[in-house]
Amino acid sequence: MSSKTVLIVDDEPSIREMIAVALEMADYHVLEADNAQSAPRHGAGPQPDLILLDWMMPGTSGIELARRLKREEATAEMPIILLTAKGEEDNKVQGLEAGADDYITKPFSPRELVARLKAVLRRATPPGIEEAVEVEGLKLDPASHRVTSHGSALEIGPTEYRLLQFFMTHQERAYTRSQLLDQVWGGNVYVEERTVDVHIRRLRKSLGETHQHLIQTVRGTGYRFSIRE
Amino acid sequence: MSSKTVLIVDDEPSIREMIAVALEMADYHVLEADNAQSAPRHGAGPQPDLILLDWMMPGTSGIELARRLKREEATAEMPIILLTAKGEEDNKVQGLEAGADDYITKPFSPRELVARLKAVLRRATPPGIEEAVEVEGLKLDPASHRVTSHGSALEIGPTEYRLLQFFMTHQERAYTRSQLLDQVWGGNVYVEERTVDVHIRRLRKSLGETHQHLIQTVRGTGYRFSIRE
DNA sequence: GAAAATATGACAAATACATGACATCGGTGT
DNA sequence: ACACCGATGTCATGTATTTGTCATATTTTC
Repeated sequence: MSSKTVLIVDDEPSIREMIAVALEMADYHVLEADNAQSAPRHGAGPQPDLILLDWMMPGTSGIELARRLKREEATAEMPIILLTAKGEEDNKVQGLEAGADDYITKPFSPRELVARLKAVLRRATPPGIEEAVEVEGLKLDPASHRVTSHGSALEIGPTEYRLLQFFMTHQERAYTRSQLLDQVWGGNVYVEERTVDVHIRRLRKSLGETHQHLIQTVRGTGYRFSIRE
Repeated sequence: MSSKTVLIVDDEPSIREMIAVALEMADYHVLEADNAQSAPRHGAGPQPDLILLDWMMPGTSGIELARRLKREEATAEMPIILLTAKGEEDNKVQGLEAGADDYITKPFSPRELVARLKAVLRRATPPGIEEAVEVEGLKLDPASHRVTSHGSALEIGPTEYRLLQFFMTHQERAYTRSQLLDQVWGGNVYVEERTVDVHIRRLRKSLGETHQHLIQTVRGTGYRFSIRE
């Protein structure tokens, strides 16, 4: 699961810190800004996937910043959650009109924060609809998350599934173990290259005699998925 | 999923606009009317599947319109959600008596609106459009709101019913816990993902040995309803 | 045949899921 | 107002699967 980046904009360092801790525990990457001025200055750095904005801040208020962000092309699509103190609830409509995607009233529990954040992100990132791939009666269907051989289901583990999916969408091409680790496991995990061999073996076993030949060893290099030879 | 049409009746253009945007993002088709007079004028155009009605409007008030709609044959079956300002909560009973199906207090989040709208549509979709689904002797009939196994009724809770209904109308497809929460619980509730596991278990228990196998675990992903394997 | 590379079987630790128990909440009847 | 009830969400614990690594076999290359 790729961890998302959240930008917190709040003038109170203690609040920021509290939120940051909660989010980091939930495995989010956190950026902080203490006011509206410094907030949008992220041309170079990593772009956040979501912005947590305090309503009440000196200088440009949260709601103004929200409007500004929604107007700008680059940030218009970025989900915004507004934080407001209790009793300011009437601002809710105003805030949502300004383009905020959700609205949390202080005080809130870290749990609630994380839950709503997750929900907003979920909506903002619609899962891509992927097509099924089929080769010589071997079919991998992302929708049902299933692999079938001429209609009958195959027993296959999660990692082997991802491996096969990668291969079927990148046929006729040799990949080194290192490349496979990057593509299938994800770039920032450390595992032995030999581990790839083991999963290749498990994948071949799952595919059975019928389809084994599709997973080919490229000696001295790595592996390849190919219908030829 | 066929997109539904929602008619918004409110005298405030800004409110209408806000709601319209929220609904369109949620993939609904939107019609607008600014008062009770123009509202019923839909003899020709597309019929809405649901009406969002502001309580307070000049001229004919929302509640009066609601009553009128409920009296008329053509619109009697149409679900109505009333929008009311905060503090008018006492009107709730009155509103529901007038035939409204739900009741939302301003201010509300788009998420909340969409969720309740979805809930109302789910529950109030005119009988006849929702067909019973049957799979291997397991039958779910929305009309009678009943689940039967080869004719004999099964004991099943509300949440499990909705879960099963979703699954039976979306077979052969893997869903993450997150997606199930969105689809079955509604986007505006914040519950633990693990909670899905518990309801899956309850559903399986209700289904009994005979049909348990239909609810399949997809390791590392979520769950799936499938007649195969 | 020796060296290098890959295949394979076995394991222990890490993960993910299943299950039972429990607290809470809204609704009902007393 | 009160106790009761079913429905729900959460947690702690039990169980099963998955995963990365090794040690050891087997194959390929020269």
